[in-house]
Amino acid sequence: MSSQLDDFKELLRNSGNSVTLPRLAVFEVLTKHEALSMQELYQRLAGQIDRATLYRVIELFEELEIVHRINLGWKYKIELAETFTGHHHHLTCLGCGTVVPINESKLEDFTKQVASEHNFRASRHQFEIQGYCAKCQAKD
Amino acid sequence: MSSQLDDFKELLRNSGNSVTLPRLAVFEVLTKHEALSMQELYQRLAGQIDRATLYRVIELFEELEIVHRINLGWKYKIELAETFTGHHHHLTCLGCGTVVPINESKLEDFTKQVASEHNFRASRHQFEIQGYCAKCQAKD
DNA sequence: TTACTTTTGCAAATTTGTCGCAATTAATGC
DNA sequence: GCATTAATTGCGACAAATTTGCAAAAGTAA
Repeated sequence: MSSQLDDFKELLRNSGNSVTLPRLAVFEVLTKHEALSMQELYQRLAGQIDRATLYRVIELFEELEIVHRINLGWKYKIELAETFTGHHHHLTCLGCGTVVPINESKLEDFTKQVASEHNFRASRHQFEIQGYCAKCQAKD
Repeated sequence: MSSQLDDFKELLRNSGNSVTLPRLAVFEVLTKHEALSMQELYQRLAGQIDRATLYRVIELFEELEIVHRINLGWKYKIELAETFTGHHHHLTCLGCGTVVPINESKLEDFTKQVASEHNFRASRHQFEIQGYCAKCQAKD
């Protein structure tokens, strides 16, 4: 049986990349959290790796589709990609910041259809709903 | 009959904000373009206003929902909000940055349904497709 | 026009993301 | 294991993007 960690290492090796300490560290932090900003990620790594390295690692992880960026207004956060988490879209609470993953396969077909109507080749899509969770609604 | 410009001025006044030259200038530029980055916006304003002011104006416009940001991977662009343009989503080209608005009412119902399933009160949603436009596909 | 409040421009500080390069670490063949 | 080779890292310097304090200028209301 193969663990997520093994899948990750294999993915690196198969693409001609080394399995290094910084890469393992970043991956480990990501498996423990829903979605993190660069800031948060850097802080969680607590001096284990350099900031420039973090950016380079995330850049590589994106190419290999190990992670994705999700956008929240000005900012973005990093999270593990579908291969590792199995979901795609999000409901985010404007009150407390909670991110709830949602899985909506209907959107896949929808995306393809819209893209082809405009002669685009869609390589990714993003669907985000922002609002207030039950708890935050209760506070009002 | 009220113009977009009048609506805009009223919106500012009703919220206790002044109608100033910089604000008018930014609004005018935005009415003339689909979606602009801060860079582009600043350049279009050609020295009419300071960079810091631009950021402050955009911040205010966002609060008043005069504009919103649309996300393109790492980056974002500014565009007039639904009140002024009619609610829409986007197809963005990862090659050249072109933004094509799409209007998909199906998503409204969809959003409501998903939100209620999770006991969320949805206040806004965002649907973005990223890919390559016909021109950029041809370049490969 | 005056008196009062808000907004702006400027300059400086932060924050965020990049780059080149020498030192270090991982992978490979023995 | 050990040496060789290639990939990766950390560091310091940059560059770009965004924020802040404050005095001067512009907008508002009477």
